[in-house]
Amino acid sequence: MPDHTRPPEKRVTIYDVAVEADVSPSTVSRAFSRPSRVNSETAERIRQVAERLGYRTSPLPRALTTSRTRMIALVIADITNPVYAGIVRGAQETAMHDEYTTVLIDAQESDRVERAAIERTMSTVDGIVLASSRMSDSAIRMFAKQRPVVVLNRAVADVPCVVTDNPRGVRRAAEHLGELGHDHITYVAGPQASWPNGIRWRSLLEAGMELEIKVRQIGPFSPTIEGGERAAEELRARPATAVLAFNDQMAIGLIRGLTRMGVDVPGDVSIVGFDNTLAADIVTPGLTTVAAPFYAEGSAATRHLLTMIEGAPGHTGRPMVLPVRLVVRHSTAARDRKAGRPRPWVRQRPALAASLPPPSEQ
Amino acid sequence: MPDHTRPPEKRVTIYDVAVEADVSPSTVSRAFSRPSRVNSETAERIRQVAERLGYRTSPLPRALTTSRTRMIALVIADITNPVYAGIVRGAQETAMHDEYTTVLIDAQESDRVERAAIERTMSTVDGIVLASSRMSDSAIRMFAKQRPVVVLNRAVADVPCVVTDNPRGVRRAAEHLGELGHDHITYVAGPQASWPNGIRWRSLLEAGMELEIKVRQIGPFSPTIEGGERAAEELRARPATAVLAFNDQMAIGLIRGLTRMGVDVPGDVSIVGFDNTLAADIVTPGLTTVAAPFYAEGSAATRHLLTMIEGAPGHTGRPMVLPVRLVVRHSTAARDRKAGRPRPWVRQRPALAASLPPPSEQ
DNA sequence: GCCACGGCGGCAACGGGTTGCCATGTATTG
DNA sequence: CAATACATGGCAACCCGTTGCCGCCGTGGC
Repeated sequence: MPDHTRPPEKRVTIYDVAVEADVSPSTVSRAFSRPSRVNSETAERIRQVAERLGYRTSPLPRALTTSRTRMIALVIADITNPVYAGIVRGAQETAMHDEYTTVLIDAQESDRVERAAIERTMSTVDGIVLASSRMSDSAIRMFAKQRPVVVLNRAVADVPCVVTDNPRGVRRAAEHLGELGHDHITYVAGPQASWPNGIRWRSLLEAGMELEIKVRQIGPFSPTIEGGERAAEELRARPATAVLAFNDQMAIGLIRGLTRMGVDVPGDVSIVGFDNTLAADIVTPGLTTVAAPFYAEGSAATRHLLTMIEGAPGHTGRPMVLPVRLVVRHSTAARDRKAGRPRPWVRQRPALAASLPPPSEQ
Repeated sequence: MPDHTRPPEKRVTIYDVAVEADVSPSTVSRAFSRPSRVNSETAERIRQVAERLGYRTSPLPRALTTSRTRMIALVIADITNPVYAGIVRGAQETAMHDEYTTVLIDAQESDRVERAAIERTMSTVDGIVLASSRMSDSAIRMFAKQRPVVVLNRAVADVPCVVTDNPRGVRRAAEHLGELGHDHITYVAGPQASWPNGIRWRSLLEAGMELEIKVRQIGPFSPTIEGGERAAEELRARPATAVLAFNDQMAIGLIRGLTRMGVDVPGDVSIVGFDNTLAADIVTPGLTTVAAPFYAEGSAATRHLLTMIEGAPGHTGRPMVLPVRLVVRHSTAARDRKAGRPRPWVRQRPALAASLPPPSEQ
């Protein structure tokens, strides 16, 4: 080994390379940012010197003049919600493919935190993807005036949006339940403020009309397992044979709550969730649910944002809509016409229920 | 409203504020970065003008001179693994508290991707948290020479590390199984290259010695539900009454696989997982597992990194160790002394097994 | 042989804060 | 009252890559 033993004390700059390659700093700069502008032999020599010295062009000073950092921000409502894993990865990979870096901001379900974080980050990024933003439409529009913004899972006028096909997902769920003989669906609502919650309920109303299925709503509940368990208690008062839950977490809570009180899923009650998170496949019985294309959501939103950053107008007309599909597992079954008459195993339940876990650690 | 109707055309700079407040740019700069260095009345006036003009100091040019961006990178092995949600949030909140921004990098389980992403990001961040890095020790040390680095969930000589108390977690699991009458524990190994996998097995060897429990290892398997299902098949050849799995995912796969072949958990086999992910509480039966303090991991690693960035030496002696605890649910039970003699419900299983979900979507 | 043109490289200004150093004015001290 | 110390603000250089513009030189056209 030569005298490379000690790592370079200071960062290597274009000036160091310039001296070593016997050209001016501007030529070094051009060798990297506009290779066509410099003689190919010179460029090659410069590249070799740079390699030898370990030079890497730094995005910071570059951003000073170009005002492009090649970073984008991805804001998500709650990182503990598994829903976002796919979105993040989709965004990340798309950004990385175009040599953009992703800054992740977890809004912790707080409109205040979200806002503060964005304000601190905005000047450093070239654009922002807002996934399930908790901010007001007007706040979002304000940010959108200063930087390219794409909104995910929500429709905001005058801002480019990407959403999943909620109406179609609800429709498919309703059809599925209808085919199983259910003529009444109860919607277990999530947070009032959630945009998807609103559109899912409205879509169910509409689907109910067309399919001649009666619908009603209970809630709102917190979009968590606990929220679902609470909903289960409320269902006790006014039983249902078919339930569509706002999301998988709540659906799982429903299964738990109902099972604990001796109600069989899907024998007595069919349950459909929303999202197709990993947990939907783990719970017993496996949860029938409307699958959202998380990866595609993150990817599409990011791609759209990148084209806007490159100068495209960013169409603010109708939101881009991504397809969903119904994943049928084992939480839905044909309606039991003799519902109400306890079947043998129902009597066994109380004993089993007693052995079920207490309100759960974690 | 005054004439604020149009948003400012260009970014507001200290120069704009300086003109408006009738001071020099340097004074404006100091009013924000060294308030003690300027008369408090002047500072207040500057602050008000800045507020009125909507000025925000930009980290980019600041970084040019200070070489501090107030950004840190958090590198995780696989964002789809729920284990990282807590870590990310812990890191994020700690960083945010000190007004640092977090750049998330998902290595997608690839040492190559990880490396490339870090190289592109390194010059932009003040430090790096490597959570479950897939890179070689020497690669990590190389990065650690250029920027402050804290490694999470892995011990690397000469680099500050934060790990969980794997030996103690394994020990508690072994004790628990021992108390239930098990005198033999099978370890279902995860990826050979995983640092925690190695230490968990060694810890089990040690605990087995002290507690007079025999241990053996099968695997390695992929650290996923599928991996666990495969392990279940292998267990058929050489049955066990107590199993410690590398992580929750594998433990869940084991439960599934065993249940499907008519083996009762925990009646015939007790299973303990590692991590206490949300899924451990959702699966049936609830999974007994060693809980890791994810949030604390992310938080501790980040806090350590921040003190290093502020100039602290970063103790590279023994890794910082975080406590774990055993969460007992329903996948472990007293050993059935008459194991091998089928009990009534075992005969029922085949029918039930047939109705179980196929190899699972998702 | 003269002019036009294109290729290539350098000069210098720029972007937006930061900071060492100095100048001024005021307060403190002997 | 002179001398010194301190508080405060300005000047100008600096961080490092980018880019408009100009100049030099070689080539080709007429």
